[in-house]
Amino acid sequence: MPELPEVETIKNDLIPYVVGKTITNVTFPPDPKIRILRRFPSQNKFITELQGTKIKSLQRRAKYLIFDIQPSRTLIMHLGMSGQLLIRKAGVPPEPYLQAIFHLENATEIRFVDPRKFGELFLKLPSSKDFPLNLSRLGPEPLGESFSLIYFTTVIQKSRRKIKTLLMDQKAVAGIGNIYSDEILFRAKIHPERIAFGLKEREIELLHRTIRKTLREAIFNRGTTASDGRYLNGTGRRGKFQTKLKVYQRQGEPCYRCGAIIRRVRIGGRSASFCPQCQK
DNA sequence: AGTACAGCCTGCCTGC
DNA sequence: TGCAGGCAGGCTGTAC
Repeated sequence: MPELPEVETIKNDLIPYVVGKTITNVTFPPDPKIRILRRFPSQNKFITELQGTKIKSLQRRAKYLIFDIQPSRTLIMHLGMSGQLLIRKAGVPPEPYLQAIFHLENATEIRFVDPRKFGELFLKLPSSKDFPLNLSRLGPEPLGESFSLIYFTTVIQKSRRKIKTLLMDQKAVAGIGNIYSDEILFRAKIHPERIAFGLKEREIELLHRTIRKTLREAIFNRGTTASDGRYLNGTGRRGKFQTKLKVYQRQGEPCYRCGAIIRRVRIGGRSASFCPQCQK
């Protein structure tokens, strides 16, 4: 499940291969039910609007990848739960679940692979009205300056939701999903079902610091490839942060810190793993 | 307005 | 053995 650290890693891997390159063509498999484009008028228009354009820059915002295209277009990708972006030379046999290929100059391809089809592609044109994606609604980047302790304290103190749910709310703070919310809360020793506004100031301060520290460490380790093996970075390799996971997918196993059995509950329709002894 | 939740999707695992 | 059912969780839309 690509979250902020995984998308950041993919972005960094892709940049040397794609920035400054011309998109010569875009192709899709002959599947009429392709969903990644369901928000765009037509597949053909998507293709013709990109042919011959150039990728000026590649950025990440939350879990989105944003390709700034010349002339005046923005190509936005979301990998959903199971999406991968792989750099391949033309002629390499297609991967299973290949959903789209962006052909670049020099016989290089960006391949969008996605078994579960939660991934999406967006193309913003100068004429786009009512664009279905509003990135400005996203909350601050947790590693950016706007994610201040004052901001975070304000958000927490006015929310009656469980803290795990709040951490995963992209409007509160952008880029955190199920894996990192579990890991952050364990590291901050906070129970995932605590109501946000009940957190003490020192807990909020610790949580704020732990969010940044955990995400930085995960980026340094090039993301988490969980047991499903689905996340691969832009060069097709696995991440390393899975070896540092303390609670995610460890239910029934002993806590590394205190030996208590890691528990799992459902919070907001999602599984949450935590140590019932360490996390209060 | 803030919050909760169903639904989309499909490979994999469990239990009968 | 085979199959049904549950689970995984990104996000949006809808309802309370």
